[in-house]
Amino acid sequence: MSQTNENQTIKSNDFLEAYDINQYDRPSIAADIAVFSIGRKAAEGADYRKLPTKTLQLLLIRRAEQPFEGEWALPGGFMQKGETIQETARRELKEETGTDKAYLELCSVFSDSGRDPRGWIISQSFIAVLNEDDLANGHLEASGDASEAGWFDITVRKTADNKQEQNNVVTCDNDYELLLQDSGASDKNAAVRLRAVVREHIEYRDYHEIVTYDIVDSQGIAFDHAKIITSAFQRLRRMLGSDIRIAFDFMPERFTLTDLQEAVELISGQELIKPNFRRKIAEYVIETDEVAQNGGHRPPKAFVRNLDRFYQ
Amino acid sequence: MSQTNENQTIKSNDFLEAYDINQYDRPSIAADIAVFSIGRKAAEGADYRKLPTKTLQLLLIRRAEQPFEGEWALPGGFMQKGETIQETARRELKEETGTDKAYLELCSVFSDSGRDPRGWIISQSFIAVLNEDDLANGHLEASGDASEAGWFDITVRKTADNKQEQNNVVTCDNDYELLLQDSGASDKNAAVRLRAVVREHIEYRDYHEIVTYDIVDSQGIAFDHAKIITSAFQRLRRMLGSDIRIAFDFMPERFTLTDLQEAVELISGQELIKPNFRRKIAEYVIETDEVAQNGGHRPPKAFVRNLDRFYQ
DNA sequence: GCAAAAGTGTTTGCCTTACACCCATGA
DNA sequence: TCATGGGTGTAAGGCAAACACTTTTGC
Repeated sequence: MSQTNENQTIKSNDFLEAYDINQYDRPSIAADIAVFSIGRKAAEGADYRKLPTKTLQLLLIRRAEQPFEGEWALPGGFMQKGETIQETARRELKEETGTDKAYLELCSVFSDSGRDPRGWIISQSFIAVLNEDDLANGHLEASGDASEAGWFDITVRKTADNKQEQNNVVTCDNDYELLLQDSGASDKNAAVRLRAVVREHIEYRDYHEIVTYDIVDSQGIAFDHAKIITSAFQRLRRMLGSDIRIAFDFMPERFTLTDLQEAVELISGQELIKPNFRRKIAEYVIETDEVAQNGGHRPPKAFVRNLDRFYQ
Repeated sequence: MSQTNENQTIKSNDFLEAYDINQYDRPSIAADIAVFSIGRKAAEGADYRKLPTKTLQLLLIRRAEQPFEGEWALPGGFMQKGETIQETARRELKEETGTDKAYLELCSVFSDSGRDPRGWIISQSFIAVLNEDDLANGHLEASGDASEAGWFDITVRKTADNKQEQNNVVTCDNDYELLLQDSGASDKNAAVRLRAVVREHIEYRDYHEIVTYDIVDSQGIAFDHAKIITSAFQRLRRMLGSDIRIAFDFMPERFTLTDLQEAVELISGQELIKPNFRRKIAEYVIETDEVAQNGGHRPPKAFVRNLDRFYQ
């Protein structure tokens, strides 16, 4: 486990002894949720004309207990008997964000032995998406074994790209740098800044593809969560590529087309041309009479979803 | 649990008493694998010119033990300590098909309480794809609690389609009929024929989508596997829609473009126009000099994968 | 007036679609 | 010869990319 901090492991030995869940050869199941949303930041220059800058945000919880005390982790918790894993995820999401109105979908499973020093614990990872209404109606709550909750600006960048062919076996190693920057910090310098490098290993052997992820480096992020976060982000990006409708989950009931476009741009990581974007999403939206007032420029119209077209 | 057979439950009471895994509030984890491949069937008329008809096949195992003794189930088994769930799936796949060279990917998770009468058992479902070479090198093996293994022709058809809107909540109920027909049976009338109806429930509430599956009817299919099979098939179809490369996992090292096209048609359920299909996949294949001899018509060229283009 | 953002129109070119046609083979 | 599948070309239409342009606002 490359992400295990040595000091941490020694410090928490007492704790671990009391935590032997391995005697019955059955794992505990946790749901860990990558909660995404979009945050607005007033620009520094504060030109009255300019719109706030936006960022893609991820919710993290500061751990109040061993192991990884003081480090940041995905919100989540253990599955209880009588509920489905989806219900676990929804319960934890509600506990930690105050809302049960988010988009929520299973993402992946992490079951490496040794991924959790407490014992045999399997993580079912989920992707959740909150919009502004969800955020406003709920409120962040640090409950259970968490001491603090906060939104972090998230960026994922491919830093290396290695492709090899040998005996008809193609191997690709892609490194992704994950950066998480405390979003609410008023003082830029004091802001918490987490960094990890996750390696995606693709092997194409006997004409079938096998993909695995490994943590190369992880700073201040608990467990193997750097891996979980990176794979969740990759998946969100891929989802957006094959179906633009996931972008609407970031939007409240009424939204402007510029907001929607910025959401797509933040997730996909590439700028779009406005008229083209508007033609693409035209079928999914209905114009309203309402206009927003947001600065020294022409006020944008508010749009709502065209529910008829969301399902064929 | 609509799919639980009453007689079964009563018959297996003794068995269940010895199987109380619930005393420690930790679930058992199983990997259940939907193994797909393509089968050839000599046409009945046996015109020397005609190519064999092909079908999409799913591997099922006849259960030798309670519960659901005699019914058909997905190949799979329990996760053991020290392995990842992916390793469990690969191990079970190898045990039951004789090959470890298949495409294998996590599909979903089924964790309804009551889904397994033996107790709290969570199923991680996988999709596997075998090609002809994989099939030829391995061989079906009924091991462990299975008495018999067999390929079933699979068809999934939408039989109902219900969309409602009320107070800004859109609800869609889609019924899918799952048909599984014994593929190896020489006598058409004696062939095992399994049928199930699975309802997909989509709810769009508070501007976020929630999808659930329920079994309406299930004949001869063990546990909630009708649900798992249907969702795996749907996912395979969706995967193909967003990335044609999954079709290549059904192909051996050398294949004809007609074989590839038929694979795509079988999964997607719609016919394609040959020249258009060939242009679409042109970048992924390399022509060889080799030609196949397969009947009273122009012999087709063999193609191999263009590994350079499989990864960008 | 001016800068910022809202919003629309047009051209270009590519990619998909549909169809038509020729080729090669074995009995 | 002929039915069957193998294989190619081409015209039409639609969609997406790129760009240019007008509109509306607050200070």
